[in-house]
Amino acid sequence: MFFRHKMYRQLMTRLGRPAGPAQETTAVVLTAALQLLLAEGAAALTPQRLHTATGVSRSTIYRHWPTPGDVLAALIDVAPLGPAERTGDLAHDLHAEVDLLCNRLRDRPVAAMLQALVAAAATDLRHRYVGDLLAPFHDVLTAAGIGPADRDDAVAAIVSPLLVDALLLDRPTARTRAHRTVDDVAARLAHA
Amino acid sequence: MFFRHKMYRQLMTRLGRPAGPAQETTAVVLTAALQLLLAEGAAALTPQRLHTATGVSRSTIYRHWPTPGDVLAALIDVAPLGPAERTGDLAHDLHAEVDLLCNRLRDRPVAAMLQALVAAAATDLRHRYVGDLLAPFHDVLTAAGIGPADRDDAVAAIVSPLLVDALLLDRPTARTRAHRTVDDVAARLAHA
DNA sequence: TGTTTCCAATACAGAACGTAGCGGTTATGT
DNA sequence: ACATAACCGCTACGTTCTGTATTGGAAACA
Repeated sequence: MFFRHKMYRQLMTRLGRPAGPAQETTAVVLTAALQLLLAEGAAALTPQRLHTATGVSRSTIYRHWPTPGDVLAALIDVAPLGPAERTGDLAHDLHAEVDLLCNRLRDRPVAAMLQALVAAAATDLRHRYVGDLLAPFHDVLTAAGIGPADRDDAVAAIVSPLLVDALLLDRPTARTRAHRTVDDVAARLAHA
Repeated sequence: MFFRHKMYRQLMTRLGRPAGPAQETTAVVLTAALQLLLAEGAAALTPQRLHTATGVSRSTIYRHWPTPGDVLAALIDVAPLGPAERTGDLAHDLHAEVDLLCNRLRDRPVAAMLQALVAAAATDLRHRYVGDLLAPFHDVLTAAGIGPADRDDAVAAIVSPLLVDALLLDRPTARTRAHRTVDDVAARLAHA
């Protein structure tokens, strides 16, 4: 709330510490944006709300993120989606990725981001984000030598129920079901 | 645009036809609401937009649908989701339901409604709608004597990829994949 | 020292919000 | 035929948010 007020800057100056550059402002605003997103959804990511929540001037908000979509894009950039560790075993790696995805969906930041991207009608941004979310699964299957068509089917079969749970039904992710699906998929791919 | 203007009402009066009661107003507004929803998403369902789109007075809009969520709810009520015909054969009925759902998602009214429900954070309304969407599949499986746990799994496996395609990836529904999934599910349930 | 970068503060016109009240018309019922 | 209720259009009002522009101050850099 007070990070960027005149009082704060004067205080910082007197203490000899430099008032932060652009970096600090973006950090303050984006953390508040994430909290707003989690608490109230994408509709809360407006210049006014960000201003009252952070104390950062409204003009500054407009300068850096002219549209709410820009805020979403910035949020995506600062919260990367790293893959899980790889062992080389197809089934094991898929199970690991499923666990990782389930955790992300359960803790709600990723789920909230998905809901926001659906709401914001930011089509290409949404496609990129979903692509990043599915990429680890594609990578694992590609490394196992699975062809593109089978790969898409397998990824969809494994991930789709999890996404539907998080996005439409707001219920805890169906972990065990996902793992069962992984076993089915792995078995089918092994037989082929 | 002119349905409800004074001119129109005077015209209707002179022609001897009664200016319509509540029924006509709701019809005019809700059809415009559907068009707005399809064209610009849930964010367009505001009192102002509905007013300028229909000519119906802004106060009337507020009277009937105080919040945009009420407009969505009304839209759901006037566009029921009937099931497909039943033959009694499990696989056949599932295929029929998949075709029906694919058509609905391809023609975008249902997909747009889902996106709107995600955007509007109208949780219970969304759950009801998704439930109605999945109900035919549950019915078919119940009629075939499938237990609740297997039923949920089967429905999720069949429907989730379709919903993800329509909701997140904005791509034509994966019909053939869905039918393949139905065959897999039917085979698995038959063996058990 | 001068320049550039970053930000706060203010002002402004425009749009949408939500509420309220008035008046006129149609439908209903005694 | 007459009173009542139900609907709806219209206007007005204060508030909030929007998007843009401008000014001035403080820090960083050369």
